[in-house]
Amino acid sequence: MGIIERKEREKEEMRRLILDAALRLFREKGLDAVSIRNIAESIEYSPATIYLYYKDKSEILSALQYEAAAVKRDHVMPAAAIENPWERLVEFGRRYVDFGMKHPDLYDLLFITRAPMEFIENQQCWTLGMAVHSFFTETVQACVDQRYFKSTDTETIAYTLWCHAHGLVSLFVRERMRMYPEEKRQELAQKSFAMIVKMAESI
Amino acid sequence: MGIIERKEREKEEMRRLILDAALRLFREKGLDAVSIRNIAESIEYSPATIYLYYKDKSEILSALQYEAAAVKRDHVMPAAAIENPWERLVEFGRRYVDFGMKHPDLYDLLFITRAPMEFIENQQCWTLGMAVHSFFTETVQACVDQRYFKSTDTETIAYTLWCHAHGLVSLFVRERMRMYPEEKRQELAQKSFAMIVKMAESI
Amino acid sequence: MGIIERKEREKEEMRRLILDAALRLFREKGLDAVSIRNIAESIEYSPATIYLYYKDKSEILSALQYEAAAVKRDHVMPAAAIENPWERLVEFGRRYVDFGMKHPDLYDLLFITRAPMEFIENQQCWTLGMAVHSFFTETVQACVDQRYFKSTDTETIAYTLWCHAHGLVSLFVRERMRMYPEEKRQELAQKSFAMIVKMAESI
Amino acid sequence: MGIIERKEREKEEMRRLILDAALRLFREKGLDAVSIRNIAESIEYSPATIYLYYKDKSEILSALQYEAAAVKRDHVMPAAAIENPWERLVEFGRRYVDFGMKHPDLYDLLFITRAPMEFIENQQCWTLGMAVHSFFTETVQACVDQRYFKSTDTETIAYTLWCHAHGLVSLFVRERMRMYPEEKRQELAQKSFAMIVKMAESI
DNA sequence: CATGAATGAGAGTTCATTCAT
DNA sequence: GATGAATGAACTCTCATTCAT
Repeated sequence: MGIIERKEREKEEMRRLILDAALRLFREKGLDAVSIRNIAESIEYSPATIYLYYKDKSEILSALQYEAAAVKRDHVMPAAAIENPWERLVEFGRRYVDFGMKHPDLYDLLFITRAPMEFIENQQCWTLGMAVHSFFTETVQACVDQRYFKSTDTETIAYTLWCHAHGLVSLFVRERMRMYPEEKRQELAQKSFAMIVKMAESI
Repeated sequence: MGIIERKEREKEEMRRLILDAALRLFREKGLDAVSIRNIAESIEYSPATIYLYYKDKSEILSALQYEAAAVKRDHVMPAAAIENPWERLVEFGRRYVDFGMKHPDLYDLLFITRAPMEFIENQQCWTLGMAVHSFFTETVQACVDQRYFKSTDTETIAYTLWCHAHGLVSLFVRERMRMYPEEKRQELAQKSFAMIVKMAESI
Repeated sequence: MGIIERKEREKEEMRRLILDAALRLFREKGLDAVSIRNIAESIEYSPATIYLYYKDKSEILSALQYEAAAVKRDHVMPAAAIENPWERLVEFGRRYVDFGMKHPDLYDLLFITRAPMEFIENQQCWTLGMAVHSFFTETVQACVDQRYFKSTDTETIAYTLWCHAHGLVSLFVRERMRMYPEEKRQELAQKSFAMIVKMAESI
Repeated sequence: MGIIERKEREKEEMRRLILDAALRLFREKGLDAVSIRNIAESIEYSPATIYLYYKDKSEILSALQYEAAAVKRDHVMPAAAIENPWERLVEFGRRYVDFGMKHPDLYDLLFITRAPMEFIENQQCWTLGMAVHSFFTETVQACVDQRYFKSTDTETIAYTLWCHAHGLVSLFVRERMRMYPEEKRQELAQKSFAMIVKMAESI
């Protein structure tokens, strides 16, 4: 069984290798550059080898999405350590936006890329994403419970805040801020974040 | 002379036919499916024929974007008729969101699709889009002038509102609302719109 | 019949128009650029119109070749005015080379371009070319008759001189003189012409 | 190890197969007929397969040219064994012409075909060609040194002889000898070669 | 007389994928 | 376990040519 385990481990390592290559390609040259050939070439294996570890291209993309979801979770979840729900919420938001700014490619993959049907099938990824999302809504709920908002419509509050954050990041990621000079974009995003926080206090 | 006009009209109709086919393909199968061949096949012409009406593929994409921008303008600009700036702003927002909900494909093309270089070149489209955007910011400015907000940071206010609206629509368009049951999504969007309006009053 | 004549003349003018356009394209951008479409575009007629005046593309190329042959004849034949056969021969050679240098494109068409079978059919062109060629061989014959050469093998003498001249021009036309600096090529050609003349005196 | 060698050999064979097909197409139907698709069809492989052995079309053309240059060198260089420079020069010329007559397609590729940019880039081919050319000019120089000519203008002498040989071959290759009956052409070429040799003695 | 409209054929190239070894 | 070899299908684009009007 030692042998089986070793094999298992080696298999896992190879999957990692492939995934890292895919991720690198995706980051550096965009989704279109993530081709089996390119991956194979960049890890110096033959294209056929890839198929020993992943059924097809879409399975790789799924894995990539899972990867992105994990990175996002790690980036965002430290907020959970904060006890005060309002501060926790604000920190969560800040971290969410920060993740999007720092990893526009991963954010894209998670929240913008038109998923080629795998998203639904990709149970793992979905579960992971939902966990974070639940944490978010529960934090809002906690704020509601502790009367940080006048409104008690937790769902709508959470959704509204998400809309803003997502809009903020995705205008950035998909380069729809060209009417603002490059150097002002970051600043504007920060100001807007501050503003939505302010606004939230009066929901 | 009648003949020339007829020819002209027929040419225009053919361009429409091509554009509609392209749009349909984009809507149904995404940008990658918008190939000259697919378009040709779907309108039952030969690929070469397409080139009689559009110089190359990017010209089609440009036309598509311009189309989208025009439809959006027509959808949104009736708000301009309203005199009171605050009401005008709200109506504008409502129409913006409504446009996105009714024409997710066009919205996608304008604000989400990673533009393959055409967007910048496509001066017309950019100009058109900027005109609408200016109307939006000027309306915000009018609200600021008339003390509808405590804040006087017009730019940030406008941007924040846009973020929310864009987030709202694009989560919808790119199907990131699967955690909410289908039939609730529209309602949630409406509630959120109402909420941001409320929140805006206390900026 | 005045009408018929006019029609005839107009037809001829149109053929000229087409031919000139073809020639211009050929000169400026090479044989590959001589496409029916390009010709049509450059004279602002439709491609279909071309076919009213020329059966197909190869007929145009034939006409072009005839054209080239005529220009060549006009360039070269003034030598005929010289009475002394040896001087006439030298002048003919000089003019032949000069034609090639001044009209590399036409020379190419006449003596290098792989004729797509039309050359043989193109009786006119052939006849014209033969007339000039005959003038050349007759001049050599005259030199032989008047003992300008020791050898009496007129055919070989003529052919040998032609080989040199053709080699000279065609190395130039097809850019096989890259081992010589650009500015020296013309000079080298002239020196070589002088040398062959010298050499010819001792045939 | 044997396996690697075998693979290597098979790969080389395939490259040969492709090259031969390309050459055949070039010979039989001209440069324009040398398309990836034609090559593929003629060796009964799919077009995509070609790309496993050659990066792109221009690489094939380069290989073709290099091939031609190598064959030419092998055909011509045995002359180097002759010690007496004049005899060496004559033998070189004879072999040059002989190469052109026996391999009109290769000669065409090297000295007539309008090189589509590859020639310059194709350093190897250029180097190889230059080596042979240098051998030629050095032989002429040796003749000059040993007073085989009255003239001491090595460059012009070499160039003049080349012009004749090139003219001789290329009139033949591009079929501009139609005014001479087929069966006389070879003979005429030989006579002309003999004549230029004679003439050279009196340069 | 002229042409607008159309097309089949063909160009170079890339991709995901399969399969025998 | 790994891969070399191969391919069918797809891509954008250009061309000579035809034909009804």
